[in-house]
Amino acid sequence: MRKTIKDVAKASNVSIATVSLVLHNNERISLETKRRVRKSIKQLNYHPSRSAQGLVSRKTGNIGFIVTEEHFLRTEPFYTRVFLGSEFEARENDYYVLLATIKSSFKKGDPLPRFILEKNFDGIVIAGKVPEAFIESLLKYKMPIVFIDYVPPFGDFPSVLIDNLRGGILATEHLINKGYKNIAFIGGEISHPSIRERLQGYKLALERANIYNSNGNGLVVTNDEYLSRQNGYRSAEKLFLHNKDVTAIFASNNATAVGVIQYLKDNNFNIPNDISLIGFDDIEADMMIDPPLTTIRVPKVEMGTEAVQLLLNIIKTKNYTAKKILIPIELVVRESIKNINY
Amino acid sequence: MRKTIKDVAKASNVSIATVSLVLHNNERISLETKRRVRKSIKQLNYHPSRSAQGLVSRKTGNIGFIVTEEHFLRTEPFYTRVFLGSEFEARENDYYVLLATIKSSFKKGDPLPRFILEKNFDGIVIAGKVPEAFIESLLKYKMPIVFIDYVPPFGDFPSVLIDNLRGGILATEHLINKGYKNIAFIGGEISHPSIRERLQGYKLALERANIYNSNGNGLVVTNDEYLSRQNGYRSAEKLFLHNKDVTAIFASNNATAVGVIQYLKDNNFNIPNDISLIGFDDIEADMMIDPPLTTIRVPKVEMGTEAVQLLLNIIKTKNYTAKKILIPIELVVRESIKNINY
DNA sequence: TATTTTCAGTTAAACGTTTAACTAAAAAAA
DNA sequence: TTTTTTTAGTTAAACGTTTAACTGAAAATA
Repeated sequence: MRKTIKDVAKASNVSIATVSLVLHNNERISLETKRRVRKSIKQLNYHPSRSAQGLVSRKTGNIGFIVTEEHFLRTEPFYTRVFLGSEFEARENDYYVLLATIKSSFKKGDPLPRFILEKNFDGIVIAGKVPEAFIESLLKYKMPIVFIDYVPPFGDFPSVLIDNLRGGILATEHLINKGYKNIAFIGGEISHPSIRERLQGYKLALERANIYNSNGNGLVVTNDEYLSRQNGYRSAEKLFLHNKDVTAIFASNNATAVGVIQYLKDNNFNIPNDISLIGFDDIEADMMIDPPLTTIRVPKVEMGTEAVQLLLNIIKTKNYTAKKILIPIELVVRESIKNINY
Repeated sequence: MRKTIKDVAKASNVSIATVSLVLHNNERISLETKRRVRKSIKQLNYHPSRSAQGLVSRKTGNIGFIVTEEHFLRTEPFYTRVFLGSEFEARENDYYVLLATIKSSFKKGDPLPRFILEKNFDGIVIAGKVPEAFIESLLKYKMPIVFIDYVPPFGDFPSVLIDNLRGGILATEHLINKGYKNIAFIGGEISHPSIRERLQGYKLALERANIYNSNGNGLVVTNDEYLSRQNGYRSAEKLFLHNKDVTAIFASNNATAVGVIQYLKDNNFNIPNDISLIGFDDIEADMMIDPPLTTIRVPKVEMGTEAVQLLLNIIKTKNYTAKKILIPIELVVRESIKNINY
């Protein structure tokens, strides 16, 4: 039979209310009693029933984690890492995470994940781009929502974002410092705000360094048609068609970078001797990537934990202001860039 | 304010017990009343409180899904697909899925996932190989467990498995049918039972076809040292060191196959003109795979749904017999094999 | 000293369901 | 007709917590 608060109360000679108060570390209970009760809790291996707690406190102890099926199944485990961070942080705070995927084709009227319909959650984390129709259906539930790596085009929500602008600057400046001027930008899905911000950073860094070749001469190639790797390959193709003098490339994410590398290899360019390359994301070390890629690291797990912290804070304080957290990125130097100064 | 069973009862002029009985489709309630109550439920958008249900019925409505961190983060979204299937099937049956990852370094005494400690689940699905110490810690909770793609070395549990033997036979026979005799087997982690079974199938098929070169002449290369892709590369290296006359390769999973392809390309073998290749798994169509790989498809999503069905069945019937389900595999013909008959 | 305040708890109601036991009315059997 | 059975519900207890309101004793204040 399951141990209940009554068993603990009996074992420590107090009322069940006292046990409950000890559980919540209420200051009205003396240290001595707390010690005694806690000892019984340990001895009996007692854990409060979520159902009973939920019933009376009107909190479920669940937070929802939502991501599109496509993102969840991506070969680079980006959002899975984010999830891992969230799950960890939730666990630390006695919460469960209910993971639900939605289709990126979600439209108005489509069924929402169960736990939402049943209002069986205290807050939601949404990772990555999701359909607007989904967010709209969600809003009527009036629950705290925190976005990760995405800002919906309407409304104003708390969110955890990558400092993409800073990343774009960092990557580009690194190439400039290594002596490059003819730096190309190859972007994946330019429709994603993150990629746009990285491009912004790229432009800004060039401007700051008084390098004015970034516009109008085809050094910036973006493409929405293909999936990331293929995109990199095709974009590189397009780039070199008209630009024989490119010496360095900033690929706006690493899946794209892999495509670029493939193109360069197929066309007998050596990295970094002929072309230097910097990526963005720091996805799994991949045997296929040769040479090891210099890149901007995005701390994925941390994004997940930050989002949950933010969410739990909103739940606790009921302060719904749309706080935004910019996660700092970091340059990781490997071997895909050659110093050509002097 | 949240809608409760009382609101529904009032709206349909019955007692709350009646509403509850309607909810469970009890035959004691007339069709007429059922209709009326259901209408009110719809109108009020009523959903029963999980907490209240859980409290009285001693069921949580949760099932746990456990996978090692390493498997969860693998670049091939194998177990994530399995999870998707489980989540879908659970949702269909009004269950939530609590996903928890554990370290593959889990040892006795390490903390278990929260929902287990708190007994907040009705059953557990374990996907992929997990540490034995973990299973042992789990056993004292005496909850239904279903394994996917893994059988622990002790005990006897219900499980959903890939028909690896059949798959190994199918793959090898396909190569034989296309005219090959010098067929090599390149296996990933031979320590995994699945790989061993595929190897068994390979040997069996060769025997059946009266091809007796499979033993002792280095056509079977297995290796546990590296990760899958690298493994494929190194194994191919090893294979061709002593076997110049290999004409076809059966790679025991597709990540390994990718490594093999890389080796073949680096050494100017053409696929399928010089070497034919068959894989196993049918992971994500990958632009990097050229030519498109003929392979054995493993229905991953289906494995997830089957496991949940099996689990829910055990929960409902309380029949704990260790039923095992072998998921049929399927040959997917693409372009990595050339017919060399006549 | 008498009164008030603080301390360290306890009592009891409430949360929203399920379900065994009960019941009143209608139908079937005697 | 009376008695029994069936139908279609209702009543009320129970599940395991939280927490506002209460209490009795000890400490502080007047």
